[in-house]
Amino acid sequence: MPRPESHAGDASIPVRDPRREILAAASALLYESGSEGLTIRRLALRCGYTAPAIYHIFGDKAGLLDAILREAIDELFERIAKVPEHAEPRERIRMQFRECVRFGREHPTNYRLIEALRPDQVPPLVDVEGTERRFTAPIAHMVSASNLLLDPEVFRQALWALLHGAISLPASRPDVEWREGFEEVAFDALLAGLLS
Amino acid sequence: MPRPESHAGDASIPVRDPRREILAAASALLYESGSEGLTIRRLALRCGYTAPAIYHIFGDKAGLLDAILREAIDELFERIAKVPEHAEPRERIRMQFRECVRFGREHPTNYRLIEALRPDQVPPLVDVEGTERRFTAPIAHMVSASNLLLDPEVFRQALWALLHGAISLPASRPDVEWREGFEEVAFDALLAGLLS
DNA sequence: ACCCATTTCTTAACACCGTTAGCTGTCCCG
DNA sequence: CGGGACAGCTAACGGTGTTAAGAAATGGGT
Repeated sequence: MPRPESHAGDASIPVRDPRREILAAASALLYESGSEGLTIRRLALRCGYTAPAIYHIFGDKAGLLDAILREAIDELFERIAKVPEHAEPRERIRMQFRECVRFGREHPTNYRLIEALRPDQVPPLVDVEGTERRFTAPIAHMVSASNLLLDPEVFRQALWALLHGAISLPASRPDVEWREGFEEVAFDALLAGLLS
Repeated sequence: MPRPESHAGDASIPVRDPRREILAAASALLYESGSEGLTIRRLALRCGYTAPAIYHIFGDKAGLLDAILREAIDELFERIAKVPEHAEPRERIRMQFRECVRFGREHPTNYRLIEALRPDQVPPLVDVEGTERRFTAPIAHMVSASNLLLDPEVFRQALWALLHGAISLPASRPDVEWREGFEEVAFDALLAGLLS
């Protein structure tokens, strides 16, 4: 019922999709003035609606952020899905890592948004099945192929922590001169160290 | 009359140090109800002063957080200073890493506070000279001893990213079951990988 | 002892925030 | 034509950081 736009052949009128308009304005606002700049009232002013209209659609500010983050995460997963499946596990993981870092660097605000949320408000963004197939499985594969007594979950958490740090630390400390590609060096070293 | 017995003869009586009282109340509040719970008015109510009094002392909310973080950082540096100087560089770095992680786990709120700040408000907390002596120098020592063409700064940033991730990721995602000691495994692996 | 200047703290207000109640219009369906 | 569902608005509430302006205490200097 809340989606009446698909009822007829609409050729003449573009049916003003408020949800999309608001999300677009929110992203623009977020990009321009950071997460502090995204306020319901400013957003309302920007997109031509009023605050209660936004509440009518997203229910909550958390709901709005949730929607924004979902869009971003979808884009990230699309990119990750594009890395070729047939490479050897180690190379695949490396390319996925690289894609994640690149994404985080391009959208630092979105990334910081997650930190800004209260822990209990973090939406369950993770496409569980996709994560399983694209990350956990290759890791398990590498671990079992290396004949080591290493818990694959520890392996995953180690990579995750490095990934998170490599994205969020430069994002929150732009005053430091971060060496170009330091995260690749770190990734390779961590991987090599874990598998040795 | 909120100050009835101020000039009574006892010169040895500790003359109500408001700055310290406020900071103590702020830490308590922060510990009890997280960074969202720390609001100027609540803090004022808690410590018996009023909001403008706090402003008079700390100038700003950022100034207040700055003071809190400085206290925490001081404690951390005290702990780091306690790790013995005479061990070999690798072991020393490992123990310092461990101390940092332990500290971050004990004070997750303080750590998240840094993330919550706007990047341009991050205070220059780092005791430059101490950091130089305790972190950069051992790293440079290890790198040069290993005959590798590795930029010590890249080395440092790699460790820093892992450290940051190992602290802040579990802090912002308590829903995940983090493996006990995964960060030590990651640290050893990263170090081994970098030096090989 | 007095008086004045400085410091310290309070009351009152401002602008903004997220959020909600209550109303108005507009459209579809009977 | 009428009625209900719904999108959207105006107005307001409580809470936030912050500041202006004044009162109370304090500390010299004469």
